[in-house]
Amino acid sequence: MDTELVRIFSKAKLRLTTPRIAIFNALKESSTPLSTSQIIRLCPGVDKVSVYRTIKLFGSLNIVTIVTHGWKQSYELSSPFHPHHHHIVCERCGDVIKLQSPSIEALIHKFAKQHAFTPTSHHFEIHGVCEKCASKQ
Amino acid sequence: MDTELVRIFSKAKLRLTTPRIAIFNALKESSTPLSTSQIIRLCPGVDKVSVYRTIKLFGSLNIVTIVTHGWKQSYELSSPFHPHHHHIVCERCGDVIKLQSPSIEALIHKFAKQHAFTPTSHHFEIHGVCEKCASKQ
DNA sequence: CTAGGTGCAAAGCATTTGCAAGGTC
DNA sequence: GACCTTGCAAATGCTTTGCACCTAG
Repeated sequence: MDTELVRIFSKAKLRLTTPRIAIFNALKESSTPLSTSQIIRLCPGVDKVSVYRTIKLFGSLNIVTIVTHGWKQSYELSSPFHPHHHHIVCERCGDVIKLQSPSIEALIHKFAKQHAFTPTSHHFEIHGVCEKCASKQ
Repeated sequence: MDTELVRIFSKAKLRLTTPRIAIFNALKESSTPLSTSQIIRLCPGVDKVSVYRTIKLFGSLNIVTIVTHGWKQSYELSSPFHPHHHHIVCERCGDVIKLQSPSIEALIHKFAKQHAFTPTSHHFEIHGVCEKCASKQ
């Protein structure tokens, strides 16, 4: 059991139930972000409705973040559980390359300062064609 | 009538019809990105179904791009029609600050080169609390 | 024990599909 | 005039809500 997760839940005075743990594990064990329908498929013991409710809850507790995959959205564990990173997504094969770069984070602080803005989160994603797909054609 | 739009449509051998023009104008006249339901409301003469079909078409023609607003998605005209930029979004009041910065574009090229990736588009967005809302509280 | 959480059913939206009628080039 | 597009209807799918029962703390 993830101690960080236990901490967040006890601090928020919320209950760490079987469905919530199952959804957390599904996200943890996945190497790519998951959509709601994928989570529903991966947690057969959990009701659809609980998946929606849990994802929303996880979002407000900053346990998951939203990832935009072209026209669809999906979810993945956020920084305490999964090192902070961004995505490079191939439009042809759907492959996701993870990207870690302090320069993006530095830019965000610069922009925030310019606009007297207090940042809480950010999204950054590059779409295009990967090396393999480009050479195939 | 936007000549660039005419060019794209005649080049693609597609028809520039009244509904398509109406949806284009709704996007053009809006200062913020629009969701599908907002577009439907703003184009009363156009059928719901045509809005969905047109947005999808505009997407594949690179006339619109997707913007992720927290948990919702919306659409706005892309670079030829609307200068390329990114968004800083306030979580409290929903205000959107537009951001233009060559440094982001430079970073993308650097990352793409590192991963032998051919970029076609990208998303970048900062969420947080704006100056006004921060001082209110 | 006792709130908070869950599952089920059903309502409420959003999106897609099929097809005849209409409008653009 | 040909053929792409549209609008309508209806099917399909996704998400939310209400409520009685259950379970973690």
